[in-house]
Amino acid sequence: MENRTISKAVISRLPRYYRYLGELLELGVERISSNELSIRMKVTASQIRQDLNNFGGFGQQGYGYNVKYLYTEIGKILGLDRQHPLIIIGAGNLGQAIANYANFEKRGFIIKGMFDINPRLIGLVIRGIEIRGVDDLEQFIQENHVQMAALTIPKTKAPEIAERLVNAGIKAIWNFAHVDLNVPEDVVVENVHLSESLMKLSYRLCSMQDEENGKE
Amino acid sequence: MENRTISKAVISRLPRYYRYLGELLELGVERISSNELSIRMKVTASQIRQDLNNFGGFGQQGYGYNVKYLYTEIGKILGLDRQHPLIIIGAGNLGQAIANYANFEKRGFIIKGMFDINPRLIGLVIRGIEIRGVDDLEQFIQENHVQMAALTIPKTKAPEIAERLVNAGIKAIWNFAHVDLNVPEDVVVENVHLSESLMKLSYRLCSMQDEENGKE
DNA sequence: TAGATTGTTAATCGATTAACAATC
DNA sequence: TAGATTGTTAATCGATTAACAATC
Repeated sequence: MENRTISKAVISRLPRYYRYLGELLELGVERISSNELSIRMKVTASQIRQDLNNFGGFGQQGYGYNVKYLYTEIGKILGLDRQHPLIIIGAGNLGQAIANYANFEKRGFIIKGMFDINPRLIGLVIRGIEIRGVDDLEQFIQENHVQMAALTIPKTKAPEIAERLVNAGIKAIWNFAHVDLNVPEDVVVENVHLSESLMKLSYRLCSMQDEENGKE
Repeated sequence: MENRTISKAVISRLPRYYRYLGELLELGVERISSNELSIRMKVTASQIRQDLNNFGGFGQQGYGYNVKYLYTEIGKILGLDRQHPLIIIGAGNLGQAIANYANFEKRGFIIKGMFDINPRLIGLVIRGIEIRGVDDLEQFIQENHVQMAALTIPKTKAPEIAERLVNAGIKAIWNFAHVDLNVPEDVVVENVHLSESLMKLSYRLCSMQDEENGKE
């Protein structure tokens, strides 16, 4: 029971490894060395080997890594071999975008339900999923053993809904609201703050241009 | 012209400072110390002072930081005092979600046009913005002096469209496609890989639960 | 066996935190 | 002036890269 925690930096690189290995698999590539992969991914081979060895020795000296095996193993590490019943709170464009993205289902993220407060949306059906009112939230979560929720509602409502989700047993929140949620320590939150992402882009654009103009 | 580059870690924290300062401003708070802010934001006061001093001395000993002044200055650093004409390629749910998010306009990101290949979408009007066919892309970019583009199209089409954008003069791409784009070094790309974000959430949920069950 | 490439240790680099003199 | 708090230097911590022995 050695509680070796993996650093956040490593974890955030795993999905990208997974994506590249998936592409190699589709191309029919059987094996790959850390060096080849490092060239494709524009990272160092050292980092790849170091990252993977946090989880075990997936490679073989003189051979490299078996693409299919490594792909599967990283999938397991990421929990993609399990099923994750998911609900979406907020059935606006963003919520619908998520509901319509079929690849999530392929990875085990099964959208069980959608919720909204807007009466005009309630009752609509998106990809076979009926939009419900938020009154039914707690009951639905318990009946369907849902642990994951995507929060695609305005920031004003988000903290209140998040608390209800947590009380109803949700253990993972995918938060798109522009606010930091306070949750108990056994609940995980992954933020997607789009406006912050856009501001970063803006910063980089501006500093690139300032540089070209010889400023600073 | 001392080419002091600011680290990515610092830049990625700036929008969050900006958000908190905006909230304080709305609450009518006039000044704040790095210590108070550090408690609210759950970071160290040292980090706040260190981060801000990359850009200049915005505070005053014995007083702290003037909220309004600091908010404005960080806004300038992020380029939010300028106007950024923006186009959206891909008028599906995700593209529409971005188009409908009014706050972007407040921050200087002006949506000039939307584009799609789907003939059923072309001609539709979203928040006063007409959806155009991608044939008009190059001409539109040049006529409207657009430098920024959000790419909300499937990964298969993304590299090709990205190349067209770059050739037409786009300097910043907000990429939602699940693919890494290759662009010249004077073009900046900010990725929003939603599936990778969801996988990170899944990893953290699983490792939290494994921990509780006494595994590893 | 010889060559290739991993797993892993050691060295380097960068980022965060602590401490405190400067100063409002 | 005394107290508060910054700006900034120094110390620590962690992450990345380099190097190489182990081994397929």
